[in-house]
Amino acid sequence: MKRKVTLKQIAKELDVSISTVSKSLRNSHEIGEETRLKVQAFAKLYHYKPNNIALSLKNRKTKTIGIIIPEIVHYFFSTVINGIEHVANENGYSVVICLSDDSFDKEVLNMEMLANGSIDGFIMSLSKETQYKGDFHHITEVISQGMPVVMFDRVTNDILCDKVIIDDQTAAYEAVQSLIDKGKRKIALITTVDYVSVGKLRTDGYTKALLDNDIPFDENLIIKIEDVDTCEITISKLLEDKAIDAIFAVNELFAVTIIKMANKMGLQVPNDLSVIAFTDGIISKYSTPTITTVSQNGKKMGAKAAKMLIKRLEADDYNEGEENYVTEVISTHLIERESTN
Amino acid sequence: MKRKVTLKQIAKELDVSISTVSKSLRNSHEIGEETRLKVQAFAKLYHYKPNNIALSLKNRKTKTIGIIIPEIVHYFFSTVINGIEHVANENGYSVVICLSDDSFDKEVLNMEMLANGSIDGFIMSLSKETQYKGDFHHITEVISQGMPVVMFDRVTNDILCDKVIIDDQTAAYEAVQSLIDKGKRKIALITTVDYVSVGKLRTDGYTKALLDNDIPFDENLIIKIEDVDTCEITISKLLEDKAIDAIFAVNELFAVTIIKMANKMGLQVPNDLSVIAFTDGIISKYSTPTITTVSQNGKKMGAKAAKMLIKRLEADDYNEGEENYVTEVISTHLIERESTN
DNA sequence: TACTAAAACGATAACGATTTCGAAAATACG
DNA sequence: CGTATTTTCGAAATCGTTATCGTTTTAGTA
Repeated sequence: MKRKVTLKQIAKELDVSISTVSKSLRNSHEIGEETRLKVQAFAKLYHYKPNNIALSLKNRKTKTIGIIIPEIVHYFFSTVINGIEHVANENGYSVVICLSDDSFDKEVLNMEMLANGSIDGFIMSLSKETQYKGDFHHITEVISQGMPVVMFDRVTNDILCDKVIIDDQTAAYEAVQSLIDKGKRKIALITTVDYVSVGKLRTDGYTKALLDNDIPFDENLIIKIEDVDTCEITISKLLEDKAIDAIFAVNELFAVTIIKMANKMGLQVPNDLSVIAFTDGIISKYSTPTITTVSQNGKKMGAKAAKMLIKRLEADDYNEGEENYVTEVISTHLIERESTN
Repeated sequence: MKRKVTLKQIAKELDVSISTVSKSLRNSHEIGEETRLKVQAFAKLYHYKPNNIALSLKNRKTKTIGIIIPEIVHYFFSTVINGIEHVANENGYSVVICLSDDSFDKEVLNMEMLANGSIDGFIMSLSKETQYKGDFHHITEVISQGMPVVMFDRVTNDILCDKVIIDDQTAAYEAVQSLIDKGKRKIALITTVDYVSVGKLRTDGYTKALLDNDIPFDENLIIKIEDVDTCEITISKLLEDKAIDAIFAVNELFAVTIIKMANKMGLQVPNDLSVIAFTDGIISKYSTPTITTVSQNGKKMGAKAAKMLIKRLEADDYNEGEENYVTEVISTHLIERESTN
């Protein structure tokens, strides 16, 4: 068990000073060729690699990005992480991940933990509870200390920082419009509770599409679901209205449940009922029938967020305080599959 | 933009020494009550939090765990991370994640990057390419430097370290046995290429179950698939053999594809064909019909791995070198759903 | 020869914290 | 009042690096 070799040990072994070793390894012209090569050979032999922690302390930057997300067992979030990780690595950064479990307290705790020097900047998506409470002091505090934050997907207007979102409202609008174009007139909406920002925006898009097409807005056609696991009854109750010819769901778990319930009630998708969903997952592609979706491209979102953060991190070195925050909108597109016709 | 406050600044402001501040904040009895309270009040006012990097350097431990996995957009791996993260957090550790993208080079690069002081220990699952090449020098090197490694799921016998696995062979055996118990006689196997360790073990379990039940082993019933996206033809070719009454798939993507192909060919699951699968995912639960699976419980696996690693990390302080590596086997269980009868 | 200019290397401070040890002040005690 | 004993605090080392600035040695020049 040989511990990692340090500059000091190399210096001692070769009977030179620590500075000489350091400079040799960085190929400084200050050091004569002979000693330089000798040191480099020795270092290579013993697999010397500079200690990252010491470098971080010295440079006051860690070259790591902190990610805080509500949960990771979630296709969308893992694709986002994937996108972040790749861009980060390309630029010499690593990522550390913390999960808030959709809990405000854990989100705060994790941020405080990482903010104490462990990372250079944050990429985050708000927990449900944080959105519900509307308490963002932990984020403003971090920002005021000069640590850049990029928010994605679940964002808030109450915080000034870089953001990456999809245009939920427009995307929802277009999805509903596509249903209308196919001749559907009675379109239901299955969505989440209002305080989840994306849920609200998608609802707005749905409403707007109806209005623009002079389709009467019927409140009874909007179902707000709190918990996925207990939504079956609610949905089947909705499906008793046989006049409904299409359903727009804000995520794919809702969609797949709708299809399952419809099947049980003798309705056939897409002939009796068209289903279209926002997707943050993989299920739509493999379900029977496959589901028409508005795709979110989490990887692109993560990549964009990482680029924005890194850009700001590198810029920070030169000009501080010049804050012109931008909000990037990632485009979505409709993937037509078997659940609509 | 107020930068983070340090001990030095507090010391200067209060006109005491750095040591006094440090001791006061750690509630040392060496410091008089008056100054102690004064310092504490000041520190609280300015939200002082010790710098993690400095602590890591001083203590020669970072309180973070490095995770290296092939990919993250994968239900199984994200559940494992979930399990790791929770146990880690409970014990005051954070996690940093690197993805190998199933590439040997990236795996090596990431390990070297993290091994230079950034983390205290590794939890990892081998990339396909690494398993294929059988080159583990990067791992032995890390271990020989005294950094503990826990491997999970995709492991190798060539490395001595703690491991967490499921008993793939037994689990596969039991799954196939359950099919036989239901009267199935001609059971096909859809698996991966051999160098993926789990694929091989599951194949062995399948074979053993057949032998133990005096069912003739037919090589033509075993299909090895390299790439999920191009497996449809291979599978439908297999299904032309109408005598096949059950299929055992080593993952759920294969299973859902089988069902889809079967449907297309007029076969009904489970009446004409039973399907059972190992699951590392969420699809089985939402597919129609829902799929009977051998569940892997990634969260439990991750939690176990994290516990093992942390135990070794904390033990390392006292007794070095006492290496009695263990391999934990996580139990699996069969979840009966609609795809078998 | 004497002085200057490179060339080669080393000592030291710094990053932000903890901790050991020693010093000063305050108190106790004979 | 002088000595012993606490109490209270500060200096300095340390973790592993890098960077600034000297210092020494060598070579070059007048």
